[in-house]
Amino acid sequence: MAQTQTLSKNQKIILDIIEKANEPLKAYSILFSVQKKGIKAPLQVYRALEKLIKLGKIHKVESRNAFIACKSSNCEISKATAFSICETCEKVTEISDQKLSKYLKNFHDKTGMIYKKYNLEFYGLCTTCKRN
Amino acid sequence: MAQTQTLSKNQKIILDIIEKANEPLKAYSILFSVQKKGIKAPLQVYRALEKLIKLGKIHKVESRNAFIACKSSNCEISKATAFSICETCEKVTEISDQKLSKYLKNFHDKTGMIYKKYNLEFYGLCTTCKRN
DNA sequence: TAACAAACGTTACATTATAACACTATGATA
DNA sequence: TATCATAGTGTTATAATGTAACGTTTGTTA
Repeated sequence: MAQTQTLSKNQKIILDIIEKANEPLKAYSILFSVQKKGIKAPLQVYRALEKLIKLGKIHKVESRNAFIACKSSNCEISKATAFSICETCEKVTEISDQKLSKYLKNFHDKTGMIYKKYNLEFYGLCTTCKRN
Repeated sequence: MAQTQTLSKNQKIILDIIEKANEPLKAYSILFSVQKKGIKAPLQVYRALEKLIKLGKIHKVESRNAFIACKSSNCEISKATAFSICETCEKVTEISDQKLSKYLKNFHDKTGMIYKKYNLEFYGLCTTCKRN
């Protein structure tokens, strides 16, 4: 049985903030909001982020340099991520689509390269911004 | 007939360097190598990069903060990009796979969001590194 | 309890990217 | 040909993002 990984103090604090946010957070905005809890330096934030990513608790939205909580409950380790990003309001949503992820996991290029992970980001207009 | 966009002096210099490199280049390494040609400031580089991206001449590899020349000759405007990235040697290759791009262009999520662009990055082991 | 790994705290620094301002070149058009 | 709009240039300064290096502390396990 897979042991539920216990998080350290800093990791808990930072995961908590990211989970409560309904938008991706930037590292330095996280830093700012945890300074009252004794986390003073960027490295403390980045180290926790790195661990949380490895555990699949959060993902990095590469094109935005921002961090978002993982929504798919059983995402123990993060190897396959897909997001939709509204270019107007910057809303980011994790896409969980079985067909899409199956398609991408099975994708192989012509060179024979072994794929271990992927990250897909769609950019466009969300339904709210579409109307305006 | 689509007029071939004429590039400005700085844009030509920077595109030239990126095209001749067989790897993605970082903005500041570009800056360093064009300083003898009179381009002294980061902004001069970033402005040219921005324009070249808009024209589809180059792409940004988001997870690496690096820039690579577009290989698909008819890529006038860059809306759909896919790369494979070797996590060992950092070799980056643009993937041009008709089926993949067709699949992704036609992909729609449940929310009804309009997708204008996407960027897909696969991470893994290239054939060379696989052997070692 | 010794040994090890993981996490912590801190200072300093490296890297990546943009703001703001003034100026120049170019082509369209009235 | 004046003048207008647009794109590009050059410069200084600074913002934002991310790491190196060091030593200490904490927790696990043999």
